[in-house]
Amino acid sequence: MTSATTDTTTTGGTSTSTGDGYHHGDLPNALRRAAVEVIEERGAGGFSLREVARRAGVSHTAPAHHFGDMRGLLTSVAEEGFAALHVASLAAIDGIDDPADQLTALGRSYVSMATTHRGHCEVMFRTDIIDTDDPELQTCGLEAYGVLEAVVRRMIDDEHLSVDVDEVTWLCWSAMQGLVQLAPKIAVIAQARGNEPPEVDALIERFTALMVDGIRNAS
Amino acid sequence: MTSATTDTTTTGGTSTSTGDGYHHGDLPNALRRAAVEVIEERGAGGFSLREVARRAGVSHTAPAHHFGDMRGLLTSVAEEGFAALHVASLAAIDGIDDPADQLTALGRSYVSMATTHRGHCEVMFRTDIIDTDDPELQTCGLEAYGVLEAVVRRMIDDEHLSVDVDEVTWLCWSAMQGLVQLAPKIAVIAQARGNEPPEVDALIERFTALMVDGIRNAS
DNA sequence: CGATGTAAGGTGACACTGTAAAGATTGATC
DNA sequence: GATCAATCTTTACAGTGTCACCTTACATCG
Repeated sequence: MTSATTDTTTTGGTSTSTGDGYHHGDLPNALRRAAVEVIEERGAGGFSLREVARRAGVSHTAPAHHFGDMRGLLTSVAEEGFAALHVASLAAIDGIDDPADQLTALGRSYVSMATTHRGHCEVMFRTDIIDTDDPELQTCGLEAYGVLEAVVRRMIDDEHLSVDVDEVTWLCWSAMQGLVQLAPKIAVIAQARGNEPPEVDALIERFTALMVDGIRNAS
Repeated sequence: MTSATTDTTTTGGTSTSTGDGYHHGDLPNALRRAAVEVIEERGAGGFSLREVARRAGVSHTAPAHHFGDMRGLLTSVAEEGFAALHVASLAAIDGIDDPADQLTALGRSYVSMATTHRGHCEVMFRTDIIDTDDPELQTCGLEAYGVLEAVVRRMIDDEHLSVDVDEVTWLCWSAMQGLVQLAPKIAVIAQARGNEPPEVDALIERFTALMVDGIRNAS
């Protein structure tokens, strides 16, 4: 259902091959882009399918022909988000040898995606507005997850540690995901005691350092 | 219908003085309760102020007189959630001496609140639909946070560890918050490789154990 | 070629939503 | 007993998602 034949995640320019007239050219991508824009401006709560159609310059029912449903469009956005995460993760560990350093790089990449792809991230884990059973979505999610898991597995193998791969992977993932969601609250807390909000990058480094120490010294 | 007389949280016990007729008696609490009900049924995305009013048995504009706004009602629900978290946290560590054990108990309590108070939790960190600047909300949040921070501080003091209190507190919090949000995905992943979804309680124990080991052996 | 089928997009309608303004009802206070 | 503030209702309006149906453009084949 979530279609688009040629999809390089946000096509370079606003090509619109057959731009004029009835046929838009690449409406699915244009709608995804507009959707992300709306979410980033008004939040997932203020999302509006009609506003998306308006920004794409089409009638308010046009999205239905490609995504069936508001849930369908948002699911497609989430899928695009996981694909982008997959790419970013691979790029993050590229050229780094030490798995522990790779872990830090992955964390940094993960958290930075929450700001560079804020619209996508605001939707990717919202089980109430996307279709979590969509097989393509699950595939994209698993692919992104695979990168983190491989790094963890390599670290455990290299250092002959006796911890469970899944548990460690999930811990690292949870800590980063939690940091993303809690960052605003953390800023409030720091501000409430007169401190300035902490640098996120520094926090990531400390988090992974603490976790790696824990993994290596697991009892 | 949904007009139970007594309400545990807030308001000592003005039990629906004028039950029938024009004045509801304790509409704010009834609305909060209905709101949580709706969110738990349809998710935060399917929330409807009119539906809430309907379930409380009042006209659709009645909520505005108490909460001003849909955002106001949801903010109040979030506030109630943080208050409940505060109470649950205090109860969780009661009778436990070892700070590390207290940490595990706090984690268990935190994650279990995500199911016992699912409606509240689905709203507490949604910066796009609640008013994060609300001073009462911030106060409630800080109070709940204080319990976790105190436990971490005591552990660090007791064992003369040389790690930053804030960093450790934020790590523990992030890991638990991430686990809450990622639990569905984790289940999908486990299921995708034929395993049965892991027990959450066991995960919490492993997470805290790994983190505590990391904190104690911080380099 | 022209006819025809199909994908892509548009119109109009319907029930539902949040919010604002103004009216109705109650209890309390002087 | 009159006034006032709180509480709730009625009415109205603009905006929303989705449905059934209509229009346009393109490609394919006789």
